[in-house]
Amino acid sequence: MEGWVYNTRSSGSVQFILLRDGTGLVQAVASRQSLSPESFALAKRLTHEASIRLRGRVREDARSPGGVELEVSDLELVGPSQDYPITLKEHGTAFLMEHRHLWLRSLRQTAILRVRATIVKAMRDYMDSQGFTLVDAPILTPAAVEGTTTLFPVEYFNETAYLSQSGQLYNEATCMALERVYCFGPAFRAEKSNTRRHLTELWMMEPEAAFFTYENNVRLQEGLICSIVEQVLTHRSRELEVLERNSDALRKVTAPFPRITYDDALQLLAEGGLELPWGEDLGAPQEAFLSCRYEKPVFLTHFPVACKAFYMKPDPHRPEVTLSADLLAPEGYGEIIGGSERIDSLELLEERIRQHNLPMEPYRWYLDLRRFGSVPHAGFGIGVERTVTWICGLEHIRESIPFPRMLEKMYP
RNA sequence: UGCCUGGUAGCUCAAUUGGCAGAGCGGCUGGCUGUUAACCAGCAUGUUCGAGGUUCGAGUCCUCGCCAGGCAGCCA
Repeated sequence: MEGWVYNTRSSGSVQFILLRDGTGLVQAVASRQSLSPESFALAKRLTHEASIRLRGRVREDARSPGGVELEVSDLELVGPSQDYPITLKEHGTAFLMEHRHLWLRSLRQTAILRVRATIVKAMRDYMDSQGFTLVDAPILTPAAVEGTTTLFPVEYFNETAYLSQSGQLYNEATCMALERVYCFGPAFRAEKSNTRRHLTELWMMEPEAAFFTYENNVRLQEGLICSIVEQVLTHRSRELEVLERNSDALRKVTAPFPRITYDDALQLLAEGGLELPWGEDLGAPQEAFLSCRYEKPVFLTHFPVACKAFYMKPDPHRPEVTLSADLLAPEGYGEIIGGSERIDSLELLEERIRQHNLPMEPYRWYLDLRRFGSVPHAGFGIGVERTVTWICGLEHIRESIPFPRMLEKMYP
């Protein structure tokens, strides 16, 4: 076996080595009897996170954590490790973040990384199973789509390019080619948000489908979430245990999810003492209130036009609200998905761009999509990190991604 | 960006509220023939975030700054 020393314990002429490798932990036992004097001396000198190669016999032993152990017959030091900074005791967040590159080796962090990988695979598998084609959207984009303050500018030869905030507009183009598409990739937001739910670099999966209505869109979200939760429960129960995640709460996540309209939400909030005037967007306390109210994820639908992006289609029966559906994760985790049916009329889209004081020129290609065989279409974006945070039961989004990028924090 | 809390050994924290800066962990040395974040004995470790001020005396009080954490705002 090859791996790293997670911890050592000794008892005279028996040395216990907790060995960590890419699959987990196992106890190795090095005894004076069965090793050369040099190897035994080495076993006694081993430090936290030294890398070693060892040979031995696997046997059952009830005294070993996990019930199995490796009786070492040969031991070799691959790389030494002096004064490893992270101990098995408590550390503060700032210290751990400063040592994120090493913190990732811990049991808890590796469990999160595995759950994250399973979530990403579940997302892609589900979309593929529903006839969607993965189509990548560009990261470098030409224009400030919705004002420059939330975009990261980058030098692009003699002009300025911006890191993409979302692949959605491009998805609207590709879904007119392949009908059902999704993009999967990073998105960048230069917002000065300093909260436990915001990153400046995040990953999103964004489906977009031609001929999809509001209702199709909601159903797709529901199916996706159920599939993700099911895959994690099936394949990552051990990791959820390491994370001390209450998996009963996850087992309750079954379709259909409750839906509440914006109007109903205001009513519920008022009853809870969190009144909000019609037309105002929900704040963090309001979102948390609604998120805690249900055991399942809950859809918030039909938000006022003023709260939402310019491209969202108004409800034909009530033009002051949109055909939007956002999904709030339960247990206070809040929004993980934002989506809607999109405007398919050229005239209305032009009007909205003007109303939002956006320049028309950068949207020329986007408007073309309404000139050449425009169809009803809908889509959404799901934040990978927010989903991981919820499913793993994390307190802060920073643990949901290997190297989080947050307001003014870029090291390591 | 605002509000709240904090900054003391490598780490996590204490220091009788203004009177000798200390403990656990980690490290090092030694002991222990089955350890379970092992245990036992010993050793080393400080610009108390920075600048200024009050005071006989400041880790402790005051002012400013820096940094961190939490909350909120901002947020397709």
